[in-house]
Amino acid sequence: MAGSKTEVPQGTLDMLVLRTLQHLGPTHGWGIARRIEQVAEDALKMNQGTLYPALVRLEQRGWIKSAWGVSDHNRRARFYQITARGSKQLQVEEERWDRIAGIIARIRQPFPEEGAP
Amino acid sequence: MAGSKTEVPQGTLDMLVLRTLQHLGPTHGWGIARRIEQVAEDALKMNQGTLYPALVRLEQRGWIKSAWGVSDHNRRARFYQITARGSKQLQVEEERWDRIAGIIARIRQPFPEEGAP
DNA sequence: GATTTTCCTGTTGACATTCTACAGGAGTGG
DNA sequence: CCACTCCTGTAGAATGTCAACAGGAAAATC
Repeated sequence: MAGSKTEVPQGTLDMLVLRTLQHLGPTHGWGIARRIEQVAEDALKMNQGTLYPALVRLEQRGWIKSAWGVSDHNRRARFYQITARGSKQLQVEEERWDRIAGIIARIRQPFPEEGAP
Repeated sequence: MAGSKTEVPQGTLDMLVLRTLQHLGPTHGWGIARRIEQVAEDALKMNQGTLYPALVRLEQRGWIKSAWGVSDHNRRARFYQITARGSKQLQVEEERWDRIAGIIARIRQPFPEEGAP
């Protein structure tokens, strides 16, 4: 029972993918997943059923674009690349993340100086 | 159209509420919202339509308990209090948060030493 | 050359959570 | 009385994640 809340908070995956593409350049879905899991070591598993729809979403919004190609292992693969709009979006989402993270950090502390009169 | 992604990533609100109650002790919904907004300054708005259902959820799971009382302004209010199970849950969620935040921070850096041969 | 493994792309249906917008009651102050 | 603040909710829609399933083509193994 109990079990399994979401691993990745909603809205976070986009940021992860965009940032990964920003670093790696054109990469296929499988490669993105491998990359993220590698950086996360064992702390995160990527679901294909989450990643691929996310890639479709991102492309529909114009944040990434794709082209068929051939992978290092000589297999048909769809390579994704971040667009200019995607870079902007990445920036927006990272700022949002920092904002939320900042709030959470502050909430965690008992009492930030409130009035400071 | 477009508009309005979620302000608070899914699963984060619980953590915020639990942590706030942990600090403040028995507090009513309105007070929780005020407190969080205050700490967040202008960076986050709490929706009542999100908060109240969340409080119901948290109580159903035994993480908080409630009792009717009277507020500072002499109004009927439901005071929520974190339970022992709630404290445990808070710890779980904060660890999860730290884990995710760590991964994101690492992803953001271009290349952590990978193979180091 | 047949079988297994690895690589790579998807789809479907269930589920949880948040958002917007609405509705109302009970004190307080003018 | 009338408006305003305080305080508690509900309904419906939208979004995104998860688990599980399905398949094809190159490479490695036997």
